[in-house]
Amino acid sequence: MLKGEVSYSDYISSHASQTDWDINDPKLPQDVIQLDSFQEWTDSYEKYIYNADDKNAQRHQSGWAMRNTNNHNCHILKKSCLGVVVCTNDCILPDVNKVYLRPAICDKARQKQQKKSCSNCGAPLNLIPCHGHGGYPVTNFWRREGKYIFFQAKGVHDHPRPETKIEAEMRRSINKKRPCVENTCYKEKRKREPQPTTGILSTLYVNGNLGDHFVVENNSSNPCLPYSNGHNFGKPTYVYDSPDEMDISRFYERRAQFNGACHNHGNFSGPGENCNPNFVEYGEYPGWNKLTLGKTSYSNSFIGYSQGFSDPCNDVSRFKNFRDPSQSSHIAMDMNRTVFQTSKSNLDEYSDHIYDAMFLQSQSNSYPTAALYSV
DNA sequence: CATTGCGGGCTTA
DNA sequence: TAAGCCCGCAATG
Ligand SMILES: [Zn+2]
Ligand SMILES: [Zn+2]
Repeated sequence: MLKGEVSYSDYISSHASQTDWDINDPKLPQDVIQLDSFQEWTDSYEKYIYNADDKNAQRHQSGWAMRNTNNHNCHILKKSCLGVVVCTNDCILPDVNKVYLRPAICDKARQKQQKKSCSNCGAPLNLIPCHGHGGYPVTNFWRREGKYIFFQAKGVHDHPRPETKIEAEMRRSINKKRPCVENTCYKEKRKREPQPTTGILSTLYVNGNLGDHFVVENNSSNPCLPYSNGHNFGKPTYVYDSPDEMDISRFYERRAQFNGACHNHGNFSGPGENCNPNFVEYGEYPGWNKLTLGKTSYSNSFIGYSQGFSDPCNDVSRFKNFRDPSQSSHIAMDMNRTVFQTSKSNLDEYSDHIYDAMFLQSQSNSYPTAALYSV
């Protein structure tokens, strides 16, 4: 290709920006011809240049749980990876995935988090630290210079991906809604909520590009809801001696994705070469995503979700957990408009999160669908 | 309540 | 000097 000539692939590539710079350079390029779309799951030693008005870049976001670290440089923000929280029992969620919680960013909150037990099997949780950078955690560097935000990562994560921030927020939100997670409250709880089938099951199908509206359907009678039985799913050995939520089944669908196999995948937009993301700018479908919120008898509340974009390397896994979409209405949305409607009040809290997610993605035109949820 | 960024201060190489 | 990390603070949500 001739110099100056820009191919179509340059426009859709997420790797088109120049990389002849270092985050520590006194001067960074200000004549960038091709910006990158926001990369949620950066890995290895990557460099990206974002538009300064990209919300995710502004917030220095990452799918990885990155915490701020003091590098005594007010021009360059440095963050280091906290790893991922797993179940010491290595239990399997009903969706065949494992528990990969997002480590709390705040030190205090993280310590608290580690004292909790697995909500799926009751076993203790364990924080797997990141050693991706010479034995030390992977580090991300952010620097705003003019109209660009420069990103540079050092290291390759040696652990599975944690939940995304959105996922973790939603999980917390749900936990909050049900204060009686202690076993001491369990009995009491059953008394208080004896009405079976108050089942409020709502399924959100988030579609990347089919339409312009968001629909939340209540189908409390749907027999196919995956986790409506709460704790009746697969694990015969219920050691709910301790804590939390034996009556609360929240599942965080995670695929066991290690990055080694597929670098630079799971980007928001990323028409990457090898690992094609879920949402390319094609008319068809990327992957609708669904969010199921439920509440059944005995106060089983659950939510399942996943990131449709999180594992482009394993497309099958993306769909295998989904119910037949035909059983529910679709939520279609557009990058610019989101009509959100829900008829159940208890969806509001989730709606907020979802909406936020949508907002974020629509703000930064770089990726069609930032937050995807499914069960 | 948690996240995010800031910055002092400590330690090691 | 650079890097890693601990800590508390403040703003934000
Ligand atoms: Zn477990
Ligand atoms: Zn890591």
